[in-house]
Amino acid sequence: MSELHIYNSYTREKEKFVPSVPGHVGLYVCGPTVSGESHLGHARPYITFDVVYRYLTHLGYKVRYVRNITDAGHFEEEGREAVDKVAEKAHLERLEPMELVQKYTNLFHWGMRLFNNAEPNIEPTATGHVIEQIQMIQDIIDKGYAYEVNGSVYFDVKKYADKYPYGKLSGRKIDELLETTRDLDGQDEKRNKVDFALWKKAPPEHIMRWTSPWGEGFPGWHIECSAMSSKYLGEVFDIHGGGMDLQFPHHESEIAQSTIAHGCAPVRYWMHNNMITINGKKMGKSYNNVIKITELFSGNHPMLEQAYHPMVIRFYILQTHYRSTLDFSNEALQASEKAFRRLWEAYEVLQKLTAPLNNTAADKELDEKVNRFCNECADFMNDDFNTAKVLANLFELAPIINGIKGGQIKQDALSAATYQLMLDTFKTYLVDILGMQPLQVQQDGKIDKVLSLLAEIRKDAKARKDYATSDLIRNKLAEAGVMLKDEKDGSVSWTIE
RNA sequence: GGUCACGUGGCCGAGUGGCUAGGCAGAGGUCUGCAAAACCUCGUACAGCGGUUCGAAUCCGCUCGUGACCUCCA
Repeated sequence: MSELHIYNSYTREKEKFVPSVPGHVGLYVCGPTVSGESHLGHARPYITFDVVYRYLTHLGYKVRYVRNITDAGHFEEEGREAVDKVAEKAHLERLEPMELVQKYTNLFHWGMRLFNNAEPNIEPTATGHVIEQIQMIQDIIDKGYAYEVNGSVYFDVKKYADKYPYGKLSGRKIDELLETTRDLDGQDEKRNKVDFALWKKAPPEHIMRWTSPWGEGFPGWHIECSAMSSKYLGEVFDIHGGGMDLQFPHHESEIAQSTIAHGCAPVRYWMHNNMITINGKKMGKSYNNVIKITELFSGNHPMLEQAYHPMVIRFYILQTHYRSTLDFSNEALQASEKAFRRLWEAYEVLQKLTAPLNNTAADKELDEKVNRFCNECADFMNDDFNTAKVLANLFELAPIINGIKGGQIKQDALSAATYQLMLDTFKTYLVDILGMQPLQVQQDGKIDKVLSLLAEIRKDAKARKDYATSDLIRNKLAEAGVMLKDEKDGSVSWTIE
Protein backbone atom coordinates (compact mmCIF):
# COMPACT_ATOMS: atom_id res chain seq x y z
CA MET A 1 0.00 0.00 0.00
CA SER A 2 1.37 3.35 -1.03
CA GLU A 3 1.41 6.49 1.05
CA LEU A 4 0.05 9.91 0.22
CA HIS A 5 2.44 12.19 -1.60
CA ILE A 6 1.64 15.80 -2.33
CA TYR A 7 3.31 18.09 -4.81
CA ASN A 8 4.50 20.99 -2.72
CA SER A 9 4.64 24.20 -4.74
CA TYR A 10 7.13 25.60 -2.27
CA THR A 11 9.77 22.95 -2.85
CA ARG A 12 8.51 22.03 -6.32
CA GLU A 13 8.67 18.39 -5.43
CA LYS A 14 6.34 15.63 -4.53
CA GLU A 15 6.71 14.98 -0.85
CA LYS A 16 5.39 12.34 1.44
CA PHE A 17 2.57 13.80 3.45
CA VAL A 18 3.18 13.73 7.18
CA PRO A 19 0.86 15.96 9.24
CA SER A 20 2.41 17.98 12.02
CA VAL A 21 -0.02 16.59 14.54
CA PRO A 22 -0.52 12.86 14.03
CA GLY A 23 -4.03 12.01 12.94
CA HIS A 24 -5.01 15.62 12.31
CA VAL A 25 -4.76 17.86 9.28
CA GLY A 26 -5.19 21.60 9.04
CA LEU A 27 -6.36 22.63 5.59
CA TYR A 28 -6.79 26.23 4.51
CA VAL A 29 -8.14 27.24 1.12
CA CYS A 30 -8.46 30.77 -0.21
CA GLY A 31 -12.16 31.39 -0.62
CA PRO A 32 -14.14 33.70 -2.82
CA THR A 33 -14.27 37.45 -2.87
CA VAL A 34 -17.97 38.02 -2.59
CA SER A 35 -18.26 41.21 -4.53
CA GLY A 36 -19.49 39.36 -7.60
CA GLU A 37 -20.59 36.08 -9.03
CA SER A 38 -18.31 33.08 -9.18
CA HIS A 39 -17.41 31.72 -12.58
CA LEU A 40 -16.21 28.40 -13.93
CA GLY A 41 -12.61 29.25 -13.09
CA HIS A 42 -13.54 29.63 -9.45
CA ALA A 43 -15.20 26.25 -9.42
CA ARG A 44 -11.92 24.46 -9.97
CA PRO A 45 -10.15 25.11 -6.65
CA TYR A 46 -13.26 24.48 -4.63
CA ILE A 47 -13.87 21.16 -6.31
CA THR A 48 -10.19 20.25 -6.27
CA PHE A 49 -9.77 20.92 -2.58
CA ASP A 50 -13.09 19.37 -1.77
CA VAL A 51 -11.62 16.14 -3.10
CA VAL A 52 -8.45 16.73 -1.10
CA TYR A 53 -10.58 17.20 1.99
CA ARG A 54 -12.64 14.12 1.25
CA TYR A 55 -9.59 12.01 0.58
CA LEU A 56 -7.78 13.05 3.73
CA THR A 57 -10.93 12.25 5.66
CA HIS A 58 -11.12 8.91 3.90
CA LEU A 59 -7.57 8.18 5.02
CA GLY A 60 -8.77 8.57 8.57
CA TYR A 61 -7.45 12.03 9.36
CA LYS A 62 -9.47 14.41 11.40
CA VAL A 63 -9.40 17.36 9.06
CA ARG A 64 -10.15 20.92 9.96
CA TYR A 65 -11.03 22.57 6.68
CA VAL A 66 -11.06 26.35 6.72
CA ARG A 67 -12.14 28.37 3.73
CA ASN A 68 -12.53 32.09 4.10
CA ILE A 69 -14.97 34.53 2.63
CA THR A 70 -13.33 37.73 1.52
CA ASP A 71 -15.93 40.34 2.19
CA ALA A 72 -13.80 43.31 3.05
CA GLY A 73 -11.87 45.65 0.84
CA HIS A 74 -12.53 47.83 -2.07
CA PHE A 75 -16.04 46.91 -3.09
CA GLU A 76 -18.00 47.81 -6.10
CA GLU A 77 -20.88 46.17 -7.82
CA GLU A 78 -21.16 46.43 -11.54
CA GLY A 79 -23.30 49.34 -12.55
CA ARG A 80 -23.70 50.49 -8.98
CA GLU A 81 -20.22 51.63 -8.15
CA ALA A 82 -18.90 55.13 -7.95
CA VAL A 83 -22.14 57.03 -7.68
CA ASP A 84 -23.52 54.76 -5.06
CA LYS A 85 -20.52 55.31 -2.96
CA VAL A 86 -21.21 58.98 -2.68
CA ALA A 87 -22.35 59.52 0.81
CA GLU A 88 -25.00 62.12 -0.02
CA LYS A 89 -27.31 59.55 -1.52
CA ALA A 90 -30.33 58.57 0.47
CA HIS A 91 -29.49 55.69 2.71
CA LEU A 92 -31.58 53.06 0.98
CA GLU A 93 -30.33 54.04 -2.45
CA ARG A 94 -26.78 53.72 -1.40
CA LEU A 95 -24.83 50.61 -2.09
CA GLU A 96 -24.80 48.84 1.23
CA PRO A 97 -21.67 46.67 1.37
CA MET A 98 -23.17 44.03 3.57
CA GLU A 99 -26.11 43.69 1.23
CA LEU A 100 -23.78 43.01 -1.63
CA VAL A 101 -21.72 40.59 0.37
CA GLN A 102 -24.79 38.76 1.56
CA LYS A 103 -26.13 38.39 -1.95
CA TYR A 104 -23.00 36.89 -3.40
CA THR A 105 -22.21 34.78 -0.39
CA ASN A 106 -25.62 33.16 -0.70
CA LEU A 107 -25.09 32.62 -4.39
CA PHE A 108 -21.69 31.10 -3.74
CA HIS A 109 -23.10 28.68 -1.20
CA TRP A 110 -25.84 27.73 -3.60
CA GLY A 111 -23.25 26.84 -6.22
CA MET A 112 -21.13 24.89 -3.77
CA ARG A 113 -24.11 22.80 -2.74
CA LEU A 114 -24.97 21.96 -6.32
CA PHE A 115 -21.38 20.92 -6.92
CA ASN A 116 -21.76 18.67 -3.90
CA ASN A 117 -18.80 20.27 -2.19
CA ALA A 118 -18.62 19.45 1.47
CA GLU A 119 -18.96 22.45 3.72
CA PRO A 120 -15.77 23.68 5.34
CA ASN A 121 -15.59 23.25 9.09
CA ILE A 122 -14.99 26.95 9.49
CA GLU A 123 -15.81 29.64 6.97
CA PRO A 124 -14.45 32.82 8.51
CA THR A 125 -15.16 36.22 7.06
CA ALA A 126 -12.61 38.98 6.78
CA THR A 127 -15.02 41.50 8.25
CA GLY A 128 -15.46 39.29 11.26
CA HIS A 129 -11.74 39.24 11.93
CA VAL A 130 -10.67 42.86 11.68
CA ILE A 131 -9.49 42.86 15.26
CA GLU A 132 -7.22 39.89 14.66
CA GLN A 133 -5.84 41.54 11.57
CA ILE A 134 -5.14 44.80 13.37
CA GLN A 135 -3.35 42.90 16.12
CA MET A 136 -1.23 41.09 13.64
CA ILE A 137 -0.33 44.29 11.85
CA GLN A 138 0.62 45.94 15.11
CA ASP A 139 2.78 42.95 15.93
CA ILE A 140 4.61 43.27 12.63
CA ILE A 141 5.15 47.00 13.21
CA ASP A 142 6.50 46.27 16.67
CA LYS A 143 8.94 43.82 15.22
CA GLY A 144 10.18 46.47 12.83
CA TYR A 145 8.98 45.03 9.54
CA ALA A 146 6.16 47.42 8.80
CA TYR A 147 5.84 51.17 8.78
CA GLU A 148 3.00 53.62 8.88
CA VAL A 149 2.58 56.46 6.42
CA ASN A 150 -0.43 58.79 6.42
CA GLY A 151 -2.73 56.29 8.03
CA SER A 152 -1.67 53.36 5.91
CA VAL A 153 0.67 50.58 6.95
CA TYR A 154 3.08 48.81 4.61
CA PHE A 155 5.16 45.71 4.93
CA ASP A 156 8.87 46.30 4.44
CA VAL A 157 9.64 43.63 1.88
CA LYS A 158 13.20 44.73 1.26
CA LYS A 159 14.13 44.42 4.89
CA TYR A 160 12.40 41.09 5.07
CA ALA A 161 14.22 39.80 2.01
CA ASP A 162 17.58 40.52 3.59
CA LYS A 163 16.99 37.80 6.10
CA TYR A 164 14.36 35.51 4.60
CA PRO A 165 13.89 33.81 1.22
CA TYR A 166 11.29 36.19 -0.13
CA GLY A 167 10.09 35.06 -3.55
CA LYS A 168 10.88 31.40 -3.12
CA LEU A 169 7.30 30.22 -3.49
CA SER A 170 6.64 32.12 -6.69
CA GLY A 171 10.17 31.88 -8.09
CA ARG A 172 10.82 35.57 -7.92
CA LYS A 173 14.02 37.42 -7.18
CA ILE A 174 13.84 40.43 -4.96
CA ASP A 175 16.45 42.32 -6.97
CA GLU A 176 14.46 41.99 -10.14
CA LEU A 177 11.32 43.05 -8.37
CA LEU A 178 13.11 46.10 -7.01
CA GLU A 179 14.39 47.02 -10.43
CA THR A 180 10.97 47.18 -11.98
CA THR A 181 10.38 49.99 -9.51
CA ARG A 182 11.86 52.46 -11.91
CA ASP A 183 9.06 52.61 -14.41
CA LEU A 184 6.69 53.60 -11.66
CA ASP A 185 8.42 56.53 -10.06
CA GLY A 186 6.67 58.83 -7.67
CA GLN A 187 5.38 55.64 -6.15
CA ASP A 188 3.34 57.23 -3.37
CA GLU A 189 4.02 56.32 0.18
CA LYS A 190 5.83 53.03 -0.09
CA ARG A 191 9.53 52.85 0.57
CA ASN A 192 9.85 50.32 -2.20
CA LYS A 193 7.47 49.26 -4.86
CA VAL A 194 7.63 45.69 -3.64
CA ASP A 195 6.14 46.68 -0.31
CA PHE A 196 2.54 45.75 0.12
CA ALA A 197 -0.23 47.24 2.19
CA LEU A 198 -1.23 45.73 5.49
CA TRP A 199 -3.69 48.49 6.23
CA LYS A 200 -5.12 51.12 3.94
CA LYS A 201 -6.41 54.47 4.98
CA ALA A 202 -9.99 54.84 3.81
CA PRO A 203 -10.70 57.80 1.57
CA PRO A 204 -13.85 59.69 2.48
CA GLU A 205 -16.03 57.98 -0.13
CA HIS A 206 -14.97 54.49 0.92
CA ILE A 207 -17.83 52.86 2.71
CA MET A 208 -16.15 49.93 4.33
CA ARG A 209 -14.06 51.30 7.18
CA TRP A 210 -12.92 50.44 10.64
CA THR A 211 -11.16 52.34 13.38
CA SER A 212 -7.58 51.35 13.94
CA PRO A 213 -4.49 52.66 15.71
CA TRP A 214 -3.64 54.34 12.40
CA GLY A 215 -7.01 55.97 11.79
CA GLU A 216 -10.03 54.87 9.81
CA GLY A 217 -9.30 52.35 7.14
CA PHE A 218 -9.57 48.78 6.01
CA PRO A 219 -7.25 45.78 5.99
CA GLY A 220 -4.94 45.00 3.10
CA TRP A 221 -5.65 42.14 0.83
CA HIS A 222 -3.20 39.57 2.15
CA ILE A 223 -3.47 39.92 5.88
CA GLU A 224 -6.86 38.30 6.32
CA CYS A 225 -5.70 34.85 5.31
CA SER A 226 -2.73 35.01 7.62
CA ALA A 227 -4.78 36.22 10.55
CA MET A 228 -7.58 33.71 10.09
CA SER A 229 -5.51 30.69 9.22
CA SER A 230 -3.30 31.10 12.26
CA LYS A 231 -6.29 31.70 14.48
CA TYR A 232 -8.04 28.48 13.49
CA LEU A 233 -5.23 26.21 12.40
CA GLY A 234 -2.27 27.44 14.39
CA GLU A 235 0.87 29.30 13.48
CA VAL A 236 2.08 26.38 11.42
CA PHE A 237 -0.44 24.28 9.60
CA ASP A 238 -0.31 21.51 7.05
CA ILE A 239 -1.90 22.43 3.75
CA HIS A 240 -2.69 25.73 2.13
CA GLY A 241 -4.48 25.62 -1.19
CA GLY A 242 -5.52 28.06 -3.84
CA GLY A 243 -5.24 28.94 -7.48
CA MET A 244 -1.86 29.28 -9.11
CA ASP A 245 -2.49 32.93 -9.82
CA LEU A 246 -2.48 33.55 -6.10
CA GLN A 247 1.10 32.47 -5.65
CA PHE A 248 2.27 35.97 -6.24
CA PRO A 249 1.83 38.26 -4.57
CA HIS A 250 -0.87 36.87 -2.31
CA HIS A 251 0.71 33.75 -0.93
CA GLU A 252 4.21 35.14 -1.00
CA SER A 253 2.96 37.97 1.18
CA GLU A 254 1.23 35.58 3.52
CA ILE A 255 4.49 33.79 4.09
CA ALA A 256 6.31 37.04 4.80
CA GLN A 257 3.70 38.39 7.21
CA SER A 258 3.35 35.19 9.14
CA THR A 259 7.06 34.58 9.29
CA ILE A 260 7.59 37.92 11.00
CA ALA A 261 4.53 37.75 13.21
CA HIS A 262 5.00 34.17 14.35
CA GLY A 263 8.66 33.57 13.80
CA CYS A 264 8.17 30.69 11.43
CA ALA A 265 6.84 29.90 7.97
CA PRO A 266 3.12 29.26 8.20
CA VAL A 267 2.54 26.42 5.78
CA ARG A 268 4.10 22.99 5.35
CA TYR A 269 2.55 21.99 2.04
CA TRP A 270 1.49 24.56 -0.52
CA MET A 271 -0.91 23.32 -3.17
CA HIS A 272 -1.90 25.25 -6.26
CA ASN A 273 -4.42 24.28 -8.88
CA ASN A 274 -3.91 25.35 -12.46
CA MET A 275 -6.22 27.60 -14.44
CA ILE A 276 -9.20 26.90 -16.61
CA THR A 277 -8.68 28.36 -20.03
CA ILE A 278 -11.06 29.24 -22.79
CA ASN A 279 -9.71 29.31 -26.32
CA GLY A 280 -6.30 28.88 -24.76
CA LYS A 281 -6.62 31.97 -22.58
CA LYS A 282 -7.06 32.00 -18.88
CA MET A 283 -10.64 32.54 -17.86
CA GLY A 284 -10.65 35.68 -15.80
CA LYS A 285 -12.29 38.97 -15.18
CA SER A 286 -9.53 40.93 -16.81
CA TYR A 287 -9.84 38.94 -20.02
CA ASN A 288 -13.56 39.44 -20.16
CA ASN A 289 -14.11 35.81 -21.00
CA VAL A 290 -15.76 34.40 -17.93
CA ILE A 291 -18.72 32.10 -17.87
CA LYS A 292 -20.51 32.41 -14.58
CA ILE A 293 -21.67 29.38 -12.69
CA THR A 294 -25.28 30.44 -12.95
CA GLU A 295 -24.84 30.68 -16.71
CA LEU A 296 -23.30 27.23 -16.92
CA PHE A 297 -26.21 25.71 -15.09
CA SER A 298 -28.78 27.54 -17.18
CA GLY A 299 -26.99 27.47 -20.53
CA ASN A 300 -27.70 31.16 -20.80
CA HIS A 301 -24.49 32.46 -22.34
CA PRO A 302 -23.54 33.10 -25.98
CA MET A 303 -20.67 30.64 -25.78
CA LEU A 304 -22.76 27.83 -24.37
CA GLU A 305 -24.57 25.42 -26.65
CA GLN A 306 -26.54 23.97 -23.78
CA ALA A 307 -26.91 23.95 -20.02
CA TYR A 308 -24.54 21.77 -18.07
CA HIS A 309 -25.41 19.89 -14.94
CA PRO A 310 -23.21 20.69 -11.93
CA MET A 311 -22.12 17.07 -11.78
CA VAL A 312 -20.99 17.26 -15.39
CA ILE A 313 -18.81 20.25 -14.53
CA ARG A 314 -17.44 18.43 -11.53
CA PHE A 315 -16.68 15.37 -13.58
CA TYR A 316 -15.06 17.44 -16.30
CA ILE A 317 -12.80 19.08 -13.74
CA LEU A 318 -11.84 15.80 -12.08
CA GLN A 319 -11.00 14.14 -15.38
CA THR A 320 -7.93 16.34 -15.50
CA HIS A 321 -5.14 16.46 -12.98
CA TYR A 322 -5.48 19.61 -10.88
CA ARG A 323 -2.05 20.94 -11.81
CA SER A 324 -2.74 20.94 -15.55
CA THR A 325 -4.56 23.67 -17.36
CA LEU A 326 -8.00 22.67 -18.45
CA ASP A 327 -9.47 24.08 -21.61
CA PHE A 328 -13.14 24.89 -21.76
CA SER A 329 -15.21 24.00 -24.80
CA ASN A 330 -18.72 22.79 -25.42
CA GLU A 331 -17.25 19.70 -27.01
CA ALA A 332 -15.26 18.88 -23.90
CA LEU A 333 -18.23 19.39 -21.61
CA GLN A 334 -20.51 17.35 -23.83
CA ALA A 335 -17.97 14.56 -23.89
CA SER A 336 -17.84 14.69 -20.11
CA GLU A 337 -21.60 14.52 -19.91
CA LYS A 338 -21.77 11.40 -22.02
CA ALA A 339 -18.86 9.82 -20.28
CA PHE A 340 -20.23 10.45 -16.83
CA ARG A 341 -23.63 9.17 -17.80
CA ARG A 342 -22.11 5.93 -19.02
CA LEU A 343 -19.97 5.50 -15.95
CA TRP A 344 -22.78 6.18 -13.56
CA GLU A 345 -25.09 3.80 -15.36
CA ALA A 346 -22.47 1.10 -15.11
CA TYR A 347 -22.38 1.74 -11.37
CA GLU A 348 -26.15 1.38 -11.19
CA VAL A 349 -26.00 -1.82 -13.20
CA LEU A 350 -23.36 -3.12 -10.84
CA GLN A 351 -25.57 -2.46 -7.85
CA LYS A 352 -28.36 -4.46 -9.40
CA LEU A 353 -26.28 -7.43 -10.51
CA THR A 354 -26.78 -10.57 -8.54
CA ALA A 355 -23.42 -11.44 -7.15
CA PRO A 356 -22.22 -15.00 -7.52
CA LEU A 357 -21.88 -17.22 -4.52
CA ASN A 358 -18.70 -18.87 -5.65
CA ASN A 359 -15.52 -18.08 -3.84
CA THR A 360 -13.32 -18.79 -6.80
CA ALA A 361 -13.36 -16.99 -10.09
CA ALA A 362 -14.01 -18.98 -13.26
CA ASP A 363 -11.98 -16.48 -15.23
CA LYS A 364 -8.92 -16.02 -13.14
CA GLU A 365 -7.24 -13.60 -15.49
CA LEU A 366 -10.23 -11.27 -15.60
CA ASP A 367 -10.68 -11.54 -11.88
CA GLU A 368 -7.10 -10.47 -11.31
CA LYS A 369 -7.49 -7.60 -13.72
CA VAL A 370 -10.54 -6.32 -11.91
CA ASN A 371 -8.74 -6.56 -8.62
CA ARG A 372 -5.88 -4.58 -10.01
CA PHE A 373 -8.15 -1.87 -11.41
CA CYS A 374 -9.79 -1.49 -8.04
CA ASN A 375 -6.68 -1.61 -5.93
CA GLU A 376 -4.78 0.87 -8.06
CA CYS A 377 -7.24 3.61 -7.22
CA ALA A 378 -5.62 4.10 -3.84
CA ASP A 379 -2.19 4.43 -5.42
CA PHE A 380 -3.47 7.00 -7.87
CA MET A 381 -5.02 9.14 -5.17
CA ASN A 382 -1.87 8.83 -3.13
CA ASP A 383 0.09 10.10 -6.07
CA ASP A 384 -0.82 13.76 -5.65
CA PHE A 385 -4.54 13.19 -6.02
CA ASN A 386 -4.59 11.81 -9.53
CA THR A 387 -8.34 11.79 -10.01
CA ALA A 388 -7.94 11.42 -13.77
CA LYS A 389 -6.36 8.03 -13.35
CA VAL A 390 -8.92 6.91 -10.83
CA LEU A 391 -11.66 7.69 -13.31
CA ALA A 392 -9.80 5.92 -16.08
CA ASN A 393 -9.70 2.76 -13.99
CA LEU A 394 -13.37 2.98 -13.16
CA PHE A 395 -14.02 3.24 -16.88
CA GLU A 396 -12.09 0.03 -17.34
CA LEU A 397 -14.62 -1.66 -15.11
CA ALA A 398 -17.62 -0.41 -17.07
CA PRO A 399 -17.43 -2.85 -20.01
CA ILE A 400 -16.86 -5.70 -17.59
CA ILE A 401 -19.95 -4.81 -15.59
CA ASN A 402 -22.04 -4.26 -18.70
CA GLY A 403 -20.64 -7.43 -20.19
CA ILE A 404 -21.84 -9.46 -17.24
CA LYS A 405 -25.25 -7.92 -17.52
CA GLY A 406 -25.37 -8.43 -21.25
CA GLY A 407 -24.25 -12.01 -21.01
CA GLN A 408 -20.99 -11.57 -22.87
CA ILE A 409 -19.21 -12.36 -19.64
CA LYS A 410 -20.38 -15.26 -17.52
CA GLN A 411 -21.83 -14.56 -14.15
CA ASP A 412 -19.30 -16.73 -12.35
CA ALA A 413 -16.28 -15.28 -14.11
CA LEU A 414 -15.55 -13.22 -11.04
CA SER A 415 -15.51 -14.32 -7.45
CA ALA A 416 -17.98 -13.05 -4.92
CA ALA A 417 -15.20 -11.13 -3.23
CA THR A 418 -14.30 -9.38 -6.46
CA TYR A 419 -17.90 -8.33 -6.97
CA GLN A 420 -17.90 -6.83 -3.54
CA LEU A 421 -14.60 -5.11 -4.21
CA MET A 422 -15.98 -3.49 -7.34
CA LEU A 423 -19.01 -2.30 -5.44
CA ASP A 424 -16.84 -0.90 -2.68
CA THR A 425 -14.51 0.77 -5.13
CA PHE A 426 -17.28 2.61 -6.92
CA LYS A 427 -18.87 3.67 -3.68
CA THR A 428 -15.61 4.75 -2.08
CA TYR A 429 -13.96 6.48 -4.99
CA LEU A 430 -16.72 7.72 -7.24
CA VAL A 431 -19.21 8.66 -4.56
CA ASP A 432 -17.31 9.31 -1.34
CA ILE A 433 -14.01 10.67 -2.54
CA LEU A 434 -14.75 12.23 -5.90
CA GLY A 435 -18.11 13.31 -4.58
CA MET A 436 -20.15 12.38 -7.61
CA GLN A 437 -23.92 12.18 -7.53
CA PRO A 438 -26.42 10.94 -10.12
CA LEU A 439 -27.66 13.34 -12.78
CA GLN A 440 -31.15 12.07 -12.42
CA VAL A 441 -33.35 13.52 -9.77
CA GLN A 442 -34.43 10.97 -7.24
CA GLN A 443 -38.08 10.19 -7.77
CA ASP A 444 -40.56 9.63 -5.01
CA GLY A 445 -41.83 6.43 -6.59
CA LYS A 446 -45.02 7.77 -8.13
CA ILE A 447 -43.40 8.37 -11.48
CA ASP A 448 -41.98 4.89 -11.40
CA LYS A 449 -45.43 3.43 -10.94
CA VAL A 450 -46.78 5.41 -13.86
CA LEU A 451 -43.91 4.35 -16.05
CA SER A 452 -44.30 0.72 -15.05
CA LEU A 453 -47.88 0.89 -16.16
CA LEU A 454 -46.94 2.38 -19.52
CA ALA A 455 -44.22 -0.19 -19.93
CA GLU A 456 -46.70 -2.94 -19.29
CA ILE A 457 -49.19 -1.60 -21.83
CA ARG A 458 -46.38 -1.31 -24.32
CA LYS A 459 -45.28 -4.85 -23.61
CA ASP A 460 -48.76 -6.12 -24.37
CA ALA A 461 -48.84 -4.14 -27.59
CA LYS A 462 -45.51 -5.62 -28.58
CA ALA A 463 -46.74 -9.10 -27.83
CA ARG A 464 -49.60 -8.48 -30.25
CA LYS A 465 -47.07 -7.06 -32.72
CA ASP A 466 -48.89 -3.77 -32.47
CA TYR A 467 -45.74 -1.77 -33.03
CA ALA A 468 -47.64 1.41 -33.81
CA THR A 469 -48.80 1.56 -30.23
CA SER A 470 -45.53 0.44 -28.68
CA ASP A 471 -43.54 2.98 -30.66
CA LEU A 472 -46.03 5.70 -29.89
CA ILE A 473 -45.52 5.15 -26.18
CA ARG A 474 -41.78 5.13 -26.49
CA ASN A 475 -41.62 8.16 -28.77
CA LYS A 476 -43.96 10.27 -26.72
CA LEU A 477 -42.07 9.45 -23.57
CA ALA A 478 -38.83 10.33 -25.32
CA GLU A 479 -40.29 13.73 -26.13
CA ALA A 480 -41.06 14.15 -22.47
CA GLY A 481 -37.48 13.28 -21.63
CA VAL A 482 -37.96 9.68 -20.61
CA MET A 483 -35.94 7.09 -22.48
CA LEU A 484 -37.31 3.57 -22.53
CA LYS A 485 -34.89 0.77 -23.13
CA ASP A 486 -35.80 -2.81 -23.94
CA GLU A 487 -33.51 -5.06 -22.04
CA LYS A 488 -32.29 -8.39 -23.26
CA ASP A 489 -34.29 -10.34 -20.71
CA GLY A 490 -37.53 -8.78 -21.89
CA SER A 491 -37.79 -6.22 -19.12
CA VAL A 492 -37.90 -2.50 -19.72
CA SER A 493 -35.80 0.13 -18.02
CA TRP A 494 -35.90 3.89 -18.28
CA THR A 495 -33.87 6.94 -17.62
CA ILE A 496 -35.30 10.36 -16.94
CA GLU A 497 -33.56 13.44 -18.26
C1' G B 1 11.49 43.00 -20.98
C1' G B 2 12.14 39.46 -16.64
C1' U B 3 10.60 34.68 -14.44
C1' C B 4 8.18 30.07 -15.10
C1' A B 5 5.21 26.50 -17.48
C1' C B 6 3.41 23.84 -21.54
C1' G B 7 3.14 21.82 -26.91
C1' U B 8 0.42 14.02 -26.93
C1' G B 9 -3.79 10.63 -32.43
C1' G B 10 -10.24 14.48 -35.23
C1' C B 11 -11.29 16.73 -30.06
C1' C B 12 -10.46 16.44 -24.54
C1' G B 13 -6.86 14.49 -21.65
C1' A B 14 -3.23 10.53 -18.40
C1' G B 15 1.76 9.49 -18.62
C1' U B 16 8.88 11.89 -14.85
C1' G B 17 13.43 5.62 -19.92
C1' G B 18 11.40 -0.07 -22.06
C1' C B 19 5.28 -3.04 -20.32
C1' U B 20 2.72 2.05 -25.97
C1' A B 21 -4.12 5.24 -19.88
C1' G B 22 -9.03 6.76 -20.30
C1' G B 23 -13.13 9.61 -22.39
C1' C B 24 -15.75 11.76 -26.69
C1' A B 25 -16.23 11.49 -31.92
C1' G B 26 -15.53 8.04 -36.28
C1' A B 27 -15.47 2.95 -38.99
C1' G B 28 -16.94 -2.22 -39.05
C1' G B 29 -19.51 -6.16 -36.52
C1' U B 30 -22.94 -8.83 -32.65
C1' C B 31 -27.69 -8.36 -30.36
C1' U B 32 -32.73 -6.30 -31.64
C1' G B 33 -39.70 -5.97 -34.79
C1' C B 34 -37.47 -1.04 -34.93
C1' A B 35 -34.76 2.22 -31.76
C1' A B 36 -31.55 3.16 -27.88
C1' A B 37 -28.17 1.04 -24.89
C1' A B 38 -24.64 -2.61 -24.31
C1' C B 39 -20.69 -5.82 -26.07
C1' C B 40 -16.49 -6.99 -29.64
C1' U B 41 -12.80 -5.17 -33.25
C1' C B 42 -10.11 -0.95 -35.49
C1' G B 43 -6.32 4.50 -34.66
C1' U B 44 0.92 3.00 -32.97
C1' A B 45 0.02 9.96 -31.51
C1' C B 46 3.67 12.40 -28.67
C1' A B 47 5.86 20.54 -32.17
C1' G B 48 10.76 20.44 -35.13
C1' C B 49 16.05 19.38 -35.20
C1' G B 50 20.20 17.45 -32.78
C1' G B 51 22.38 14.78 -28.45
C1' U B 52 22.73 11.10 -24.12
C1' U B 53 21.28 5.76 -23.94
C1' C B 54 21.02 -1.02 -25.74
C1' G B 55 16.31 1.72 -25.73
C1' A B 56 12.98 8.42 -25.04
C1' A B 57 6.62 11.12 -25.53
C1' U B 58 9.49 10.74 -20.96
C1' C B 59 16.65 13.15 -19.79
C1' C B 60 19.95 17.35 -22.16
C1' G B 61 20.59 21.39 -25.91
C1' C B 62 18.76 24.50 -29.71
C1' U B 63 14.60 26.30 -32.78
C1' C B 64 9.47 27.34 -33.42
C1' G B 65 4.68 27.95 -31.13
C1' U B 66 1.23 28.81 -27.02
C1' G B 67 0.23 30.36 -22.23
C1' A B 68 0.79 32.06 -17.03
C1' C B 69 2.85 35.41 -13.46
C1' C B 70 5.30 40.27 -12.73
C1' U B 71 -1.50 44.93 -11.18
C1' C B 72 -7.24 42.81 -8.97
C1' C B 73 -7.55 37.63 -10.29
C1' A B 74 -9.27 30.64 -8.41
